[in-house]
Amino acid sequence: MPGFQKSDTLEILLYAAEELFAKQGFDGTTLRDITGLAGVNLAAAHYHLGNKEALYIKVFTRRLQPINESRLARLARAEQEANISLVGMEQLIEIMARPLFELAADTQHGGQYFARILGRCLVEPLPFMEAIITAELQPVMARFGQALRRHSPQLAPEEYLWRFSFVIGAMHHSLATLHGMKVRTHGICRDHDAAAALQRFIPFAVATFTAPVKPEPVNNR
Amino acid sequence: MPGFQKSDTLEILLYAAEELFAKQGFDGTTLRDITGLAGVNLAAAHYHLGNKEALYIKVFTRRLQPINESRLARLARAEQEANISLVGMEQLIEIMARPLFELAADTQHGGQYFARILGRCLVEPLPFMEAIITAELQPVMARFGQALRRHSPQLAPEEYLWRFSFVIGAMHHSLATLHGMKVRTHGICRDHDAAAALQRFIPFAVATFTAPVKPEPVNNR
DNA sequence: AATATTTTTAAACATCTGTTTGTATAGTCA
DNA sequence: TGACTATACAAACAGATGTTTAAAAATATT
Repeated sequence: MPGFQKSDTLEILLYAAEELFAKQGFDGTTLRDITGLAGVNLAAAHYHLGNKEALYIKVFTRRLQPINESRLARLARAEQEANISLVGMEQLIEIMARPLFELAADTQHGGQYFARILGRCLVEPLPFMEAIITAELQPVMARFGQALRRHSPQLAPEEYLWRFSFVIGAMHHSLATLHGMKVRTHGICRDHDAAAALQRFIPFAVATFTAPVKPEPVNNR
Repeated sequence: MPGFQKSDTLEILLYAAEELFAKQGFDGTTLRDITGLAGVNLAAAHYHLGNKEALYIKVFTRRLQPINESRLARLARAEQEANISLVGMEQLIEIMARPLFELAADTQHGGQYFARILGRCLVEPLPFMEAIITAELQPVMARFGQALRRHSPQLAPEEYLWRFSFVIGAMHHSLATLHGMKVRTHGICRDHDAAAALQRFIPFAVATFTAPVKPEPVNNR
């Protein structure tokens, strides 16, 4: 956790909540867990945030909003630079994925935990988070979905959406389990290695969208 | 829920628990939720299962064990039939994936809920489930990982493992969110359509493993 | 039919949960 | 300095939670 100068209870609280929500989930984490880890009084959570759900939402949007702003800004700039031609597929995927992979690899400032929270949010539907997801995440994903679509006009809509679903699933699953990569691969792949993960993910995503519709028989050796 | 003949409290309990654990998670579901939905007495859960964790484990293994037995049996038979040559890549992926996709599409007997529980288990690490995952799931996945590896000797170990991770992530993420596919795609992709999902997933997985290591520049239209 | 065993039930238990309250403390500005 | 505001704190509250207990009911066995 980074060093705080004054008595910034709110910040300490958000970092502690982020870590525990990532590790234990919303329902598996109590406010006493959080305030205990943060070393602040139990009532501080309610004083600064109002209630537990508001704390979770704050933890979530605090990370996601800057990421999405950065993504949309970079996308807009890339489209401007590309003028009338299309922004390259690698670049689109890189713009979409890099901020998340870098955050997931950040073990110094707690960013790693947000990637896990995001992964949870997409699989476990917390009722009070639906509106947040719809408002904060879906428009950005739809934006990239449209941009990528222009590179794959040969794919039928259903085919394209399945592939998009696979790519997004692979990304979020990898992000959410990045911290266990080393153990899972017996030391071959490193934990929290954004550069390596991204270097593998971008060609993977490109290959997914550019694969032929009816693949020719696979080379069996 | 299927019809039960006698007073089979245990079965009713397992179906109710499966549905609620899938929708709300382990910590988000109370025993009173479960016994209430099942229409049985609260103490019945403890009488038949012992405690809440044992109930969750039972819900989990009840579905996973038959699936894994079927997978391993089909794999062994395919390898026998292939004799000294390799079992085809499509076939390997099909054997690994089909039982899960078919369960995820089963809206009649609650199978759809297990796919969501499995997706949760891979993202949110319930402490008491680690041993179960290690014992029940990892050996089977390692088995398929090895079999697929023989088709991709050109890939460096790290490269192969990243691709395997993407494929598994795409599969489990899609399985866990299959029930929302129709809404997410504005009606273009159907919910609970195992055949369609599998038909897209198998070529996707094959393309992932067969993509060149250094992809040539993408066709920008 | 009588006994033994299994299953169901209502009630209670101890603990934990999010939240609220009232008050003390620290900081700010006139 | 003195009044005012923002923050921190300990304590308590009401309700929920997993679990246990003991007795009733149902089922099986002799």
